[in-house]
Amino acid sequence: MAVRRKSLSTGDIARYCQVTPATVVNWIKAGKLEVYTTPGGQYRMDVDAFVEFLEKNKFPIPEELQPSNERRILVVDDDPEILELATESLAEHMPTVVIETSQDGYDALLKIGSFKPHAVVLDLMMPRVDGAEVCRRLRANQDTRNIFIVAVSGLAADNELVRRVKRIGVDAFFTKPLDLAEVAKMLAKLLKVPVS
Amino acid sequence: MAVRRKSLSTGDIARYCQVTPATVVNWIKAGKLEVYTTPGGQYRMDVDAFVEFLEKNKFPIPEELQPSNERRILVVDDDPEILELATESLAEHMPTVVIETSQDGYDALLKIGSFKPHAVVLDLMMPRVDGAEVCRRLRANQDTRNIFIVAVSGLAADNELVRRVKRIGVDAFFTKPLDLAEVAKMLAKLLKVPVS
DNA sequence: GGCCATGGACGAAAACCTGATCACGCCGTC
DNA sequence: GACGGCGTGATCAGGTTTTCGTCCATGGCC
Repeated sequence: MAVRRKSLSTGDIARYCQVTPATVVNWIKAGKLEVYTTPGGQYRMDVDAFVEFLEKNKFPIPEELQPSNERRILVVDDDPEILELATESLAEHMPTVVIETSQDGYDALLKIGSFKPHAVVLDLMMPRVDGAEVCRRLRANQDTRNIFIVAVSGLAADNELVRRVKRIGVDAFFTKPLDLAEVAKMLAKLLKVPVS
Repeated sequence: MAVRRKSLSTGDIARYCQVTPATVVNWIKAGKLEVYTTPGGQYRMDVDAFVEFLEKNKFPIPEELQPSNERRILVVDDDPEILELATESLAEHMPTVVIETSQDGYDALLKIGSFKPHAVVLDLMMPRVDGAEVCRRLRANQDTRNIFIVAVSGLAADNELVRRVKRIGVDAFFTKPLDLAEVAKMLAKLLKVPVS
């Protein structure tokens, strides 16, 4: 999974620029890179500053550092095991995507606000929170209405809750047990992200 | 600075510096960080000392630690009339703060995530959402733990819900009908904002 | 009082910094 | 055209810093 990192070490920079770490250190000492140092004396560079540097030098900018290309997915399920499995599987199928998880509805709402995912994989059966209501909310709110919703439920397809959710209009619906490869395929299609 | 917390643990520092907690312990043992210890042997660092340390090492200073004048308040109540009255009154008493409103818990959680208020005025009686649970969440979550919570309820002070909320530890508690001048005064005090 | 997420200690492994040395291309001079 | 100076980047060794994984203690919450 593409990790959301805000600072880079010389090794990271070296890999991105296809040079050796020592060369990066040279650049730093020559004042060509704007870095700070840890108390231990290691260099760290801000990702934004690095991207700026790349642009100035006409370097190709790696996919995962381009903020505009970044795709974020939030996975919500109260079962930590499913959460882990799903995260791993999605990360494997879509290596460039940033994935976050929530174990309950309250946390999910907070994270949707701050993480601003492009897609949410939402287990409708959350303790104390109405999954359908969350869907309705997301669709009603200006800032969240474009988030793709992939609903997940262990209930039969003709259940009342499920029908409510479908009426609200989610982008995809899956029943448990999940076929994670299928979920990943659907997400990739929705987000227009290459599958691997 | 609107930080509730006056001291940081190694984990907090680690997160801010994008480093593992063990590394922070290294710095401490090397005398690079000015810390004190709890009787149990855990390290604590003063926020001000930490900010000073960051500045000295040219570290990027996280937004919530940066001294800034902008203060944001989110007011949550399901009664639109109260919402309007409160907003007007608060705006009048504290002209410099930015005020947002939510009419229900779902929206409130979303807004807390995106608006990142410094303080929340929270009506505990929200339809379909457990006000106490929201408080607990905010306190439990790293990113929201420092938000000041001003709880509001129409219930008597010895009500079960109210007691639960107080046990969680909100920063202030008011009963309806609200004395808005008092609420504003409390918020101003918490946020260290001048009252007018 | 008990539970559980968080924090600390410790050893091993990985990553990193320093400084010195070498290879290569560029440029001006002989 | 040959030569040496210069700048940039690669390579290597040795010591330091950071990370990782594990296990146990602490502290906040019920």
